[in-house]
Amino acid sequence: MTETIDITKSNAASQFILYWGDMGNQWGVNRSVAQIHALLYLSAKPLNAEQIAVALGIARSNVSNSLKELVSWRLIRRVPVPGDRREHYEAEVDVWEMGIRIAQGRKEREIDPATQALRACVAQAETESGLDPVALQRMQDMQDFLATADTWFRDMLTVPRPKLVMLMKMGTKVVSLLNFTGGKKSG
Amino acid sequence: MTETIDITKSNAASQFILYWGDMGNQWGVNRSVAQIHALLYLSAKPLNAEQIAVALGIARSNVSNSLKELVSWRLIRRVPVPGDRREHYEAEVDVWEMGIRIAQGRKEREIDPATQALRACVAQAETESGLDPVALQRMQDMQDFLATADTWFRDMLTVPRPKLVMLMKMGTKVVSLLNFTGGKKSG
DNA sequence: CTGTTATTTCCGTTGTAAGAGAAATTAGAT
DNA sequence: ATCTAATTTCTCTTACAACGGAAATAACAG
Repeated sequence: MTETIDITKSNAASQFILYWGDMGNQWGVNRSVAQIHALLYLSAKPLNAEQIAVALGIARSNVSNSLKELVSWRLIRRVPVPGDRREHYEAEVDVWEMGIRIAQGRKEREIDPATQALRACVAQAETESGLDPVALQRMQDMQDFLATADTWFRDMLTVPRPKLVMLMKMGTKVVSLLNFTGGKKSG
Repeated sequence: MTETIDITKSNAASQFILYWGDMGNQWGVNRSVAQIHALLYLSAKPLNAEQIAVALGIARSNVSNSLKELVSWRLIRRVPVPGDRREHYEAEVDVWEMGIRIAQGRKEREIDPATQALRACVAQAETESGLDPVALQRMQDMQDFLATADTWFRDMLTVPRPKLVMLMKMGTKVVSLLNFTGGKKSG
């Protein structure tokens, strides 16, 4: 049996897992899910469900469900370990990739349904005579905004990671550069 | 008494409020808060707590607390109505401003505490000898990422709204332009 | 100062989601 | 094919957050 360093033995690591779990709570993902994610993120090698359950002291079934959710967010993936029948899991360790996947997951779960619902509302509103024109206008504004944000987000996903990183690190520089280039292109 | 058009009489409007409330649920804000926000967003004129309670059929105390939360998010504001003793509230109606405030609120509530907690963890981890170096590295990566994201976000907040809108509407164009301008930057 | 109305705080009830453990199902070995 | 081990599904309990209503406080008019 291979000797894995048990990271839950470390204070810092268990603190990290605790905090992460707590934070996950705020984020709408439940504690177990966030804790498992933290554990896998810190782990140097893939872990199986049993190991996770033991390490975190949570029920095996809970681990099963949580893993499924993490996979659906694409924050972890199954990896086959040769000579072992059990499923093993490892986390996405590239933090940028991770950030993007969380953003993507949240958008799919939170923004997209809203956009769709709103479309129906506006359609309905346009046929109605009784509705205050101000209200109609506001709904349309909202719809436009969501559409723009959606397009922007899709666009950003197509940008290769290194460029995205560069872009973010530039911060406001981007704006001033574009001012120059796009705005008053006086050589 | 001034005649307000009762928007809750409209199907589209009440649908909107319903959806919005439901969506708020997904977002971690409770239904009442989201519904009140939707109502105020559609309303052409400021409403007082009583009107809101009646329109949505929720308890007066609930309205009070929800309004407080919405104010803390800066999604609505108190407005004095001359000749009326009651507090009135109106929503921020600029969708971009609204989007920014929500993003800001979530960052403050979700990201910032995490960043802080993480700092403590890493500090602890660096003093520890027992910790797997891989784990330490991962914590540091995470910290770097959060720091970068934080700086980027602050930067974006300083950008004047119209420019921000322009920037988003450009989408990937930004990247290609910068490839040209920034990529070959010497010095 | 007192009565009245608006607002907030407190507390009890209810609804919803997390998590544990048992039971059932699936996959793999011999 | 049968036995064993891993995983998932199901159900029950528990914990927490939302909400309503009552009580308390604050703001204002006369």
